[in-house]
Amino acid sequence: MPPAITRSTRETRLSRPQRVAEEIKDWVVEQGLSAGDRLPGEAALMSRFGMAKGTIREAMRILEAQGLIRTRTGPGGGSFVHEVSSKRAKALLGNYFYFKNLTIADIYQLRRALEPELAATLAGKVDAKALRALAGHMESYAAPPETLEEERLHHIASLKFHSLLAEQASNPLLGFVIDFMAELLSDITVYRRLYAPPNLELWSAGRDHQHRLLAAIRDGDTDAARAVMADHMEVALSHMQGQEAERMRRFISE
Amino acid sequence: MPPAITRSTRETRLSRPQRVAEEIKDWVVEQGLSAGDRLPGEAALMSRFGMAKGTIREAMRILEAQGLIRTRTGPGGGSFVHEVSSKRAKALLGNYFYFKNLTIADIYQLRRALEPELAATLAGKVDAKALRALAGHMESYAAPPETLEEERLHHIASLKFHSLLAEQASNPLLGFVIDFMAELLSDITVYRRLYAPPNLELWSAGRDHQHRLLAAIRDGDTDAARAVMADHMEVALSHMQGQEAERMRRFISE
DNA sequence: ATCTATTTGTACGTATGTATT
DNA sequence: AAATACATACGTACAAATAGA
Repeated sequence: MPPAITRSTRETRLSRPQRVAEEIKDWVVEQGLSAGDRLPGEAALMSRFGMAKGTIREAMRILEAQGLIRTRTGPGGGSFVHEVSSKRAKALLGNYFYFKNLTIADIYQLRRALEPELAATLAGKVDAKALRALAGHMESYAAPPETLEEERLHHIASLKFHSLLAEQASNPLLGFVIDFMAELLSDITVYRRLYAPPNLELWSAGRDHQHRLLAAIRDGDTDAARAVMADHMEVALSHMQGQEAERMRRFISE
Repeated sequence: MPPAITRSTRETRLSRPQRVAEEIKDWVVEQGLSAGDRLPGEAALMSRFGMAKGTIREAMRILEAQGLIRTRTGPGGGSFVHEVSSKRAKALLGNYFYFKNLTIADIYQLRRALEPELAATLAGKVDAKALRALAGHMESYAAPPETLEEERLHHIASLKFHSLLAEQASNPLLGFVIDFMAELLSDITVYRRLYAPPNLELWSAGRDHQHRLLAAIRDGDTDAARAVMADHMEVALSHMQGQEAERMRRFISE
């Protein structure tokens, strides 16, 4: 059975380029095209829809903005179905939350629930190569932070650790949400002064957690992985909780 | 302090309309414009960027596709900053997962972790009017399902119940994720045959859960709300688990 | 390395549509 | 009802990029 398509009661209030974009989308699904497949060229679309070049091009820009196609010039060029990248999806979703005034506490409410779950499902499922990469990444913040700037860099790297873990998730939804949150927090750290002054105790507790986490994952110890990550979240939360209700605004696109 | 902007190493490989779109975005942030504020008209942008109408229009279509602006014709018309709607955000994110072959189990892994959390934070925080609306919504599936079709409708309505709950969340991130998942599941139910044959036991268990949940929320009983929702997730999961590893594909936009 | 063919990208002038006053 | 102010759409001409001979 061909994939599902949903269209919210095909509103007639759409502009022409928007309608064209929708129709092309439908067509792609009907044809069962997938990533890499080629779409008709501008000329073909112009005659198929009976519309001028500019109109067709606006439609293509819509699809491109959604990350659904890529376009190349030259012979053999044209527009191609493109798998929406996680980067693009995160950017688009970030625009939504730009208007939402998320707080640190909001993000941590989900992290506390999801990160331990991820850790548990990862136990025994991460290959040696990825484990080495994770351990290698930890090297970048192996030395205790001495300055505010170092603390900031460590914090970002530590969040990156979670993104790398998320990449290993076999559940794409879980991986995406966790990765997205890590980026949100990373943005805060970059654009606001949302990292505490160097605190050796927290730093060593955090590293200890990550070490134990990798060990538990390597050994396939589901319960330990979950527990360590749960502890880690509590520490991280208390780390940030000084900044109560700090708000974030984010406005990106790819 | 003005909001944060991120741009991934401003790639020079962007086409003109894309660059224009990015610059307009930056400009909006710099100016501190917010929803409803007006952008310069086409003519003004043409002269500011030294580009032709078509190029500017393609840029606007990009911003529009991302849900960041709305455009109206007529006098006093033009383009206006627009808060990205949750509907649009869900559609854009849905496109990402279209390529990801999510399974029911993937979605339930997050639901089991997040729905009880939502229930807990809602306890005592939902006003009487919203509670009445939720109870009213439950009426739409008060009668036991007798046919496959009724079972399907009930299932969708039951998922809608969770979306309505999610709307009440004070945590926008939690609310969004839960709502998004409810829609994903609803799509499956609509486009595939992913609902079990009528099962009175499950139906009454589900309704019982939802009733007790509303009561716990009304009474501000955090623990009970969490526990009931946790039970409810287990039942719902077992309800769907017959359809092991069923995959979903979704491809929508607004 | 150069040319050539193909296909998208940009520019501009004009005409039409639409909503406000 | 008419005038106005704006976006929308069209058609054409030319520029730029890329692959292949």
